Amino acid sequence: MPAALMPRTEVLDRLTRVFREVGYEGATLSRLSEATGLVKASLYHHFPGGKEEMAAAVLAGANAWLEECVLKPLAGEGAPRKRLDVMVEALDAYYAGGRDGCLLGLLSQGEARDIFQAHVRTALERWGAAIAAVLVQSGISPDLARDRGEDAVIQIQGALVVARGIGSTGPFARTVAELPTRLLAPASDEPKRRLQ
Amino acid sequence: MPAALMPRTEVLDRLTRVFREVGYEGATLSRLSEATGLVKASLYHHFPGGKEEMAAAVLAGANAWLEECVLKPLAGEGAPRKRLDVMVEALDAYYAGGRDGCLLGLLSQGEARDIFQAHVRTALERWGAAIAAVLVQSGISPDLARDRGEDAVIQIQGALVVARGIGSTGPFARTVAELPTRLLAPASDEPKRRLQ
DNA sequence: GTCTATACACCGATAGAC
DNA sequence: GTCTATCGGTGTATAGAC
Repeated sequence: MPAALMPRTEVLDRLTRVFREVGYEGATLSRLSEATGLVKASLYHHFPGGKEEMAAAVLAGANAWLEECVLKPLAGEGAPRKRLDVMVEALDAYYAGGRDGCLLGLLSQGEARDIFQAHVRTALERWGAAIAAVLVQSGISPDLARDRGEDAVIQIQGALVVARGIGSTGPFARTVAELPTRLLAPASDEPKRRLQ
Repeated sequence: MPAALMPRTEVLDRLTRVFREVGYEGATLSRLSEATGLVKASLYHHFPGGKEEMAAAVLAGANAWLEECVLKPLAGEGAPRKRLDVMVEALDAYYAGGRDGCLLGLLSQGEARDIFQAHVRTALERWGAAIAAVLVQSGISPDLARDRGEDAVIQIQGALVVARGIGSTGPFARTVAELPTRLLAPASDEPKRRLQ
């Protein structure tokens, strides 16, 4: 069969840029068409399921990135601190220092929430669990590690929101820079908060 | 002049619920109409500027809440810990334990971002600064207090995102419960990270 | 102050030629 | 595989009666 004028990976890249910039509802077919250089009918040729299938493909790409550039390094060989540093570097690149949005965060809002929640949830939970596993290997108790893994994901998502909200990359840059040290800090002796 | 069938505060309340649930782009006039019981033309009578003016009014209401229930208590009289606890209680109520969204976060995304960024930015910054002021009064250095105030806002926003993303209030509940203790913790002796 | 009725742009989506 | 042309629906917004 004849080659497409643009490789599928390139199409997906351009679609991804749109979804990360304006979210699911903001990613209109007009914008997706303009970004790819393909008219709407051509987009439907590649993605018969329309916008929802495009978003699903883009989300799959994000999951692949998470797997390859975050989860795999976290489960790797080096010292815990080193592995967290690798994640931080990957985050800084992927989010362009806080300028680019997170698909997981964007797709958990509005209309997209109902469609993709299962995928988003799985990704967020695996991310937190992978961080927790590193912390356990550094001698932190499983319970505390679990909380801190969740904290890390929360802080990354929050930093992206605040960075966008105040129009500065500062909060994101500081958050990820401090992340490894915070995660590996010795447990405090504060009285255990236990809610139930 | 004759009284409206529904007080303006009630109309604003119902509009607010919609914006907090589905964000700016998701808050269509049809939904706003249904939520208020007013047809579109009636909404335009109250808000000649249309959807943008409704969102602005709703955002003003959120700012009033922030002022009254967060900034004012933070600037109040009691012990630092006590004031932070008051804020946490207000947050838990306002966000319904993590089930309801944050207008500041929602309005810093998509199309709304361009319209409201100045307001959102001011609110986020004042919030962080108010927390920092409390920390300074508890003996924390101004630089560290500033960072921790920003951290607090980041963690609240991130907890709301993750709570929605994984469909559980747990992350939000834990985050706000731990917030005062974290904020007031003594400074660590970690080497100072200074980026430039 | 609320309504009915409507204008017009843009949405996601499809048919069918090349 | 890409295009032109178009569909039905819904978006925001407005005119004008009551």
